Amino acid sequence: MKEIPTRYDPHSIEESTYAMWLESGIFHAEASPDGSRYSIVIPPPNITGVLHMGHALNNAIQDILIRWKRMSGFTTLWMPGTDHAGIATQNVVEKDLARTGLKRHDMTREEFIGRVWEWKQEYGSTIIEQLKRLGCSCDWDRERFTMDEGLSNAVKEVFIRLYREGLIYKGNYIINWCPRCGTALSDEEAEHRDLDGMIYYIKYPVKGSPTLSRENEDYVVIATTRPETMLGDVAVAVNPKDPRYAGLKGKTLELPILKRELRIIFDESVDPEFGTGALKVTPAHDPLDFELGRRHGLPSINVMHPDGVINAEGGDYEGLDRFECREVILEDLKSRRLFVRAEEHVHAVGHCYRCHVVVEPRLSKQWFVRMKPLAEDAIKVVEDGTIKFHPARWTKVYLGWMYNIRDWCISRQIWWGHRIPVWYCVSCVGTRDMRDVDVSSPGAAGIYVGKEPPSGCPDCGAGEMEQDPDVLDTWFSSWLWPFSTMGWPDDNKMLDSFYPTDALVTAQEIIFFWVARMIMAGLKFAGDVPFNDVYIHGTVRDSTGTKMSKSLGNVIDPLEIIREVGSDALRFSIISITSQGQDVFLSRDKFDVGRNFANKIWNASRYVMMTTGGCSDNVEINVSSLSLADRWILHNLNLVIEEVNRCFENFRFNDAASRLYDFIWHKYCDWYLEISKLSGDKDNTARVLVTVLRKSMQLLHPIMPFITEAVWQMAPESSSGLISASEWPLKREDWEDAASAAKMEKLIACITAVRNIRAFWNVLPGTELDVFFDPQDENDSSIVEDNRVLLEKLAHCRVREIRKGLSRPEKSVAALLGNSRIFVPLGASVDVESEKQRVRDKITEIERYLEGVGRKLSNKDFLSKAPREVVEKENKKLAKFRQEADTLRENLEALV
RNA sequence: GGGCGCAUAGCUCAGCUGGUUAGAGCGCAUGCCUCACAUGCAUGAGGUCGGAGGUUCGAGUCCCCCUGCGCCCACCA
Repeated sequence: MKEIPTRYDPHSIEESTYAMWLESGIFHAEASPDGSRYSIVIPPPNITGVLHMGHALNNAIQDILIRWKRMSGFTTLWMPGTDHAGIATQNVVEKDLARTGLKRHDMTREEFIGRVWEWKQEYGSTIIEQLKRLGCSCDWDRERFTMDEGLSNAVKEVFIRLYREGLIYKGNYIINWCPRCGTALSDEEAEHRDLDGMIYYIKYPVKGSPTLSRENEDYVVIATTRPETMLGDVAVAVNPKDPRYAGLKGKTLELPILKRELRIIFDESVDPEFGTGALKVTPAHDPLDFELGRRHGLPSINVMHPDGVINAEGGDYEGLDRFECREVILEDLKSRRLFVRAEEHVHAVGHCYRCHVVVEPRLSKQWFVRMKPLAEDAIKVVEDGTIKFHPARWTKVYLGWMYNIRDWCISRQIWWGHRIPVWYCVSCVGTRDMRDVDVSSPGAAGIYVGKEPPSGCPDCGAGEMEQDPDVLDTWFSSWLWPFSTMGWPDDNKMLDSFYPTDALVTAQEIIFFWVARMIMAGLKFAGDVPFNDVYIHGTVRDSTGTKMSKSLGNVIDPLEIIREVGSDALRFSIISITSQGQDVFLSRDKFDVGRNFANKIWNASRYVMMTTGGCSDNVEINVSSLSLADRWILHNLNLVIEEVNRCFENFRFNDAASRLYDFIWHKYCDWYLEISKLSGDKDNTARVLVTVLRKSMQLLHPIMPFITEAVWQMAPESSSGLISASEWPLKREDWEDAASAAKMEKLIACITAVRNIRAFWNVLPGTELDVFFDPQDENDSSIVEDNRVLLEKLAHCRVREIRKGLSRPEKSVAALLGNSRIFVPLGASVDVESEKQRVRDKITEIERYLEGVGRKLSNKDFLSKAPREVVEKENKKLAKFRQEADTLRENLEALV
């Protein structure tokens, strides 16, 4: 027998257990195209990240699936990794540099990238190490990073293929621009938040009008939320049907301050109801205005530098920050009496999802992916059920986005990332501003697209080629993750074995960023869907419902929780409070459940090992010689095995957790363990104790891997292997024994009834009660007779007589067990008067039920339409209530 | 402006295809340091399921409307 510590110490156990797993190599999956296999890919956390509760939940779920499938005999692959998080990482490293007084542009691009790699080397695997603390059984031999050679190669391959197919293009459009990060963002990366802003009404004078006296004759009032963009105004648009502005035909306006002449354009898209019905048109700073400008042949005037500071187009305002400029312009307008009024106005404003600065719509040349053609198949596979979302409601969200998909801006004006594999010939394109090169015109010369730098210009033969300075959106590598991590396009051995993967487990906020795009890329490049099931779990929020985030300071650090209660307790707790895709409201005390449960398991296991000497569970149990309690617990074990399997299959992890909790704690520990102490057949009892414990540990292992492994290792024959590599328990026909289980339930009810009487009548704890049992039939009679000792010990009583129809003893109270009755004489120890009312109340309550059931049973429709078993149940219920009420009345009489 | 989710014991939440006296954890009450566990044991008191209507023999569970909270999407300046 091994020495088992009295106190459960999660830390040392978890640490040594994980080391043992790593050493055993069970997490590693060899590629083999044959046999049943199960694979999932981790949603790669980014290298700047630290483990938060969302990760903990996400990875706990994945680990459950993988461990369950591994034990079920599948070859399992769980491929871990990280993504390079272009903008986020660059921001972090720049901040780091700033501490030494350096800026990114103080060094060369190569030097800076070198710094980022250094940073990655040092800090980039923090989160990976934390996943190990959580117990994740990833195949660490196959860890991937989006900037690895293989993945980078896949990125280039995909870019080139899409470019050649015309699905990637470069164009001049309004994109979301983050002035702080200095880069374009995709639509998804601009988070829209409602802000309480202002809308300003401003007079634009009609050119040539001497005064500002008459509205719509001498001046027009426009409404805007961003007055600073008026510096880029080139027109004012009104609806052609708007009578207020009909008289303005043929006239022009004068832009205040800058005195620029503005055309008045008439366009159906202008809503006469909004503001004044007159819209200032700023094609370089607003997507709608950009379209208007195109339709009406207007120029675009960009008035801002990339960092949001007004440029030379802004005249006197040059050098002002955009928001500063807004205030100054408003002041100037007021002093010129051109300011009409300001109103409070709530509107959605885009924010950079990395730095939360207000995004500026900005006209610029960027690379885009044409998404419509890619979306077609991605729509089909979800509509036809090849890919299923769990819960199903996300299907609609996904499809809605797919139907209205817009082109994806993939170029970023940063340094850290996959550089766009396009080179330009300096002499052919005639500029050194490579970002500005127009590649869209057919047959444009001096453009080379390929994986490696060209030796010279393919068109003019000259040597000087310069690469496009931009890098690709990080998601342009993430969307390839399921197959790029498996060697695509060069080595397809892994793909053959493990692609498509089976399940993707992720959070709701990442459906568009990642899930949808992976489906498109998988179909386009790997020839199949990347996974079949998408399980969307809830968002982890704090107890007030706010999303947990570091900046809000409302996080509960999973690592701290692990330090306090252990990883198993963390996992069990968070799993058991997360029902199917519902958001999780977390508070510290939630983790007590897991901590207490782990403690309970530890102590029960310790006890079992101590009393059984860790007897072998390899010895077959001879079912025919088992006691009632043995049969009952084995029968229940069968039930749990079935249910846990069903729960895991349907992504109902919380149900599995609570089912196991109930079985282990309330059935095994509370009843079976206690009964085992009274057993006369030590051999059989020991076998059942150990068997049920070990099977329970196996069932629980996917949720609480560490403690279950530790318990498994307590047994002397643990040399047979790891629980992680053990065979998943199956239901056993020879353990099926519903009849015995029902008998045991009756005995339990009997014990509970006597205990209840003791507590209800305030019998002193030391008092041994006398029990008289009036059984309804042979069956009940034998249950009590055969298990007399259990009843006496567990209810602290003495069974005096078992006889059908025995007469009620003097001064006794009764309890019911179906139609059997238990009498307990209480003698003088009962305070009769004070208990009468309680009995009367109980009778009233039961009579109310009786009334309801009676009404139901006299309803003809019910009798004719309800299924027979339901009617039978109701009849039984009626009989039971009647009996109970009668017995209570008897009790009451006895009291009187 | 669309779409979605949630409102069930004091608190936090389960409740799958409508059918036993609606469950759990925490908290609370009473009694126990019983030789695995006080991170424990035993017993118990608490909800008629946000509001109105409908379908049905029967609804927390399906349909409609209303109220409150939350989230997502959307180029109304």
